[in-house]
Amino acid sequence: MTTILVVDDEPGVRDLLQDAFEGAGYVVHCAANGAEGLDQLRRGSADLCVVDVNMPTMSGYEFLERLRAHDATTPVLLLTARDSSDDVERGLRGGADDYVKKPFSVSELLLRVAAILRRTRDDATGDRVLECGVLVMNVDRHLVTRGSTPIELSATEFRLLEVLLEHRDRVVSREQLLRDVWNIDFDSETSVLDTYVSYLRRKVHHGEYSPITTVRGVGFKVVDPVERP
Amino acid sequence: MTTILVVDDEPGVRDLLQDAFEGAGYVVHCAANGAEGLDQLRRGSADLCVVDVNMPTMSGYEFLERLRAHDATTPVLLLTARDSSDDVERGLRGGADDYVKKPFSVSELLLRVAAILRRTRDDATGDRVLECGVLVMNVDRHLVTRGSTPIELSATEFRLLEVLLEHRDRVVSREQLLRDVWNIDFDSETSVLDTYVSYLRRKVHHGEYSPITTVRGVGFKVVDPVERP
DNA sequence: CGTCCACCACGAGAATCGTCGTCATCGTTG
DNA sequence: CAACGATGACGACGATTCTCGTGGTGGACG
Repeated sequence: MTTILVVDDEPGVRDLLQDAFEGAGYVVHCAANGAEGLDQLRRGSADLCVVDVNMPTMSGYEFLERLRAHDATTPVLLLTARDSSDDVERGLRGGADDYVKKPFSVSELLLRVAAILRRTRDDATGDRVLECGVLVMNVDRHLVTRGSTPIELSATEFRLLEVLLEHRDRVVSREQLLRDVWNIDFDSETSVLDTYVSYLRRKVHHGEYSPITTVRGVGFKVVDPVERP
Repeated sequence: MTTILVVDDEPGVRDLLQDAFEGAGYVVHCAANGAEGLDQLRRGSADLCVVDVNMPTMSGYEFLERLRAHDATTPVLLLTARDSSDDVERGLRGGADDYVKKPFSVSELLLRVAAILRRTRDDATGDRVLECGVLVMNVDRHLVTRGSTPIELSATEFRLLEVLLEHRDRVVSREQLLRDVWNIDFDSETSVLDTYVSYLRRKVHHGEYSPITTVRGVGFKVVDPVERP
């Protein structure tokens, strides 16, 4: 279970963030100031810290400095003031992983949090990686795995999966897939797309995991069945 | 910097709201009555107004009327009494964007404020999203939900709903719908539009929520019904 | 009242999709 | 060289869903 530590002196913001993160399935711990936050981290680690920059007794920077003194890896997302590019620069230089400027939308924050968590699992090598739940595609290495199972794909199958995963959760029209994978720009009656979607499904789908979804009359999309909103 | 104007005669509520909004990173201006609120808006616009309905010298409705006389776009969230469906109806008809019933929780208010502000901006994910009350259409993901209930639509139903939602609260003529959804540019006697409106109503309408409205002799529109389900 | 317009049940035909069998081409191996 | 396996793509076929025209009915309106 992914744990998020929220460090902010404003109770309203803390409550707002706690509601939002718990709604998204994370375990949330709150701290009203930096010292309390560091204390909680000593008692038990977090997968991500969301930290307000502007706090009265210990600023977000100071928190970050002290954390980085003995922990180089726990990701930190800073909440900064709107017109503070100085804040941003200082924070990123100090080892923050991302920032969101106030006022923020909850959905943006959740997406950035999810992106950070995903990135910290894959960023070690710098490879281009596309994912959908347990399906992982390392584009640079031309490797596809579902969980720990490697999946062998032909070149065309690989290209098709890549386009679908680049648009993960979104519908890709038949026209776009024919254009991007087969370089077919004209109205075509070909059934090759259906054939290759069928090949991909045969190799990728397994048990309950069936992410390649048809939108009838429109196109196809990949969606993690577990995460479906 | 997002600015919120709070208009309420009670100092305690004003202070509470000011604290909460400032805690969430907004700039807050307060007015003790409608006249002062309008005066402040003349001096400098706000991104959102939070207005109490029950004020002694100028009610929230009157404030809204006067605002709407020269400003059709600034979002207004009304604070209403608990058992006042008349308040709600009158307010929404007068051009309010949302309402919260007293007593309210701060976190709910912040979420509604964030939702209104998000609606008036580009969505953080870049997804194209259209809404009408509890009906949400993510065009990129080809997802439609009413509250938390997913609604399955065929390709043609989806296109029809999309056109209607693009013109939310406004009448779309039959001619335009036939053109935009079915690519019919000529005078046609077809009844396919009526058939599809019927399909959409069957899937979208639920209990009191029936947003798809006929304008006899003209066309159709989607409007958030007054009563929330 | 009559007329017009909207609504919707129903059914037929068309469209769409998924899979399979097949063939052509290419690269590798013995 | 021939044989073999992998790959790419076409088209047939069956299952399912969608689309839309028809016709009956009810409501709105003058």
